[in-house]
Amino acid sequence: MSDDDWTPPPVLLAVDLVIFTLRVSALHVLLIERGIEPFQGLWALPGGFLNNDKEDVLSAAHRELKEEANLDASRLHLEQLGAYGAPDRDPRGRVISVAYLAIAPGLPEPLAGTDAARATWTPVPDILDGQIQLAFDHHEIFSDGLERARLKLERSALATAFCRETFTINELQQVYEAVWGLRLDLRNFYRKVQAATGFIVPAGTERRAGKGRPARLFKAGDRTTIHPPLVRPAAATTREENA
Amino acid sequence: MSDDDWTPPPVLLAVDLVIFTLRVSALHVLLIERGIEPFQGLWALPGGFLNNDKEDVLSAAHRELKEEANLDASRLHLEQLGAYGAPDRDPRGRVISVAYLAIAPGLPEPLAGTDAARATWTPVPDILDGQIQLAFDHHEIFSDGLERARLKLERSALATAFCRETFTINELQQVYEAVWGLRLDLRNFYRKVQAATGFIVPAGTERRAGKGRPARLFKAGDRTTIHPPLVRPAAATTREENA
DNA sequence: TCAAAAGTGTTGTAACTACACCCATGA
DNA sequence: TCATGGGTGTAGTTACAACACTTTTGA
Repeated sequence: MSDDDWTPPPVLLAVDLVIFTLRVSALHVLLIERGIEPFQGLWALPGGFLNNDKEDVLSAAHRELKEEANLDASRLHLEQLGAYGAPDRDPRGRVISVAYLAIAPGLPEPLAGTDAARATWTPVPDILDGQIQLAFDHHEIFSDGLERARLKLERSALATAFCRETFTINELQQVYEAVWGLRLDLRNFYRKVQAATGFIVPAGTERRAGKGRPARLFKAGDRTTIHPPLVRPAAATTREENA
Repeated sequence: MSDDDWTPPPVLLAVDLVIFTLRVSALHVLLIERGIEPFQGLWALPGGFLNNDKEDVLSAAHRELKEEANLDASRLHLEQLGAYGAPDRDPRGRVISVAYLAIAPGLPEPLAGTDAARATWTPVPDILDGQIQLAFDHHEIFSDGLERARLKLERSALATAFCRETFTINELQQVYEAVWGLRLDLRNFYRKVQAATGFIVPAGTERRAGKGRPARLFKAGDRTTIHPPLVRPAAATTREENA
């Protein structure tokens, strides 16, 4: 670092969150409707400024997660996406945003009791179609978050973060299908996911869902990386280019 | 974002660079010896503060690249690693650093004419062995940069950024061996690298290097992602755990 | 006993590892 | 003609996609 007498210019630091969840087998992201300028009326990712100059950036992400989505750190994946620092990204001044990717299990009523009443789970395809305009550079942050999630499903146990304590293999497959945006062969999926040692372990019990044979229940294993990886078929990228 | 009357605390924004290159077939990273406190006498990654509040963060990375390593943007890979924002990471105050990963081809005299006379290309194994202490949280940033480079060699054409305009397949293999820290079978490497369409294209000419049959020269192709990927053998992680 | 959902077996193929082998050059 | 580095051929194996098939439940 330079060590002159010259003083570097201060900037404001914000944290933005790309929070994904699965609702009725479809991928959703949490968006907040902006009540004031700039970008009033548009949708934005949840986030906020650093509380004080002693607050850790990761702690600020956890705090916003609690304030805006009523989500606790337990049973939840949180990782940094990167910093977004174009000089004109916020018309109010020089704001650098550190973006985080969060994955939450589907919740019955995700926003009850939250003071962020304007928060809404939004289907990801609606954003990819261009139906929904995002404020600031949040479309870029959202896209980066989606791509990161898609990549990490291949080699990490991230998918279990979308599920509750116990889950069936079919529920896990729905995670992959929703995030990757394509259909998978359930029979091959069964074997691949069980061949990846430490990814999921049997919970011993079963779940009956009305019709058909009951499904075995599993819980997340202790491994965070899985081998062999669940490689995303080439069709995924093709479909992405059409969108 | 919160929109109260309350004003968020300003922070200082720095940029740090993990610059890798290959020198005599070994992976090196650029380090600077700190002349003043804090951490005087220790080694640190090159970097510096934002010049003014209109400077783009990526532009600041390019500027530091020029100032500290005399490297231009052409024929050079530069990507963001992420933000490092622990409250106590810099004893002088609240500094958030945005780290970048840069890959440069091996240069004959990389630092001639630079005002950063204390800059030195340091062998990566020396840092992994713990022989060299880094200032601030720069060891963490360095490790993240190395892991990112190792990962990206598998599925992207990043390796060509270590090479000059034209290169032999053997030179390209030395890149993989140096970054991954292991030996590869040259015969299988030849075919894998040529089977990945668009990764490298023949330059038409040959290079004679004293003894033996002359090697065909190649240049970087137009594809940034390669298929099938060059998967890193499992031995890589095993060896990493020993280090 | 039929529909529906869960789960298993099999076959052909792509891509890999490991290794033997041939080619072109300078000394 | 030999050492040296460049490059190709082949066999056994792993991991996979694409299917047909069996099992267990509720109605």
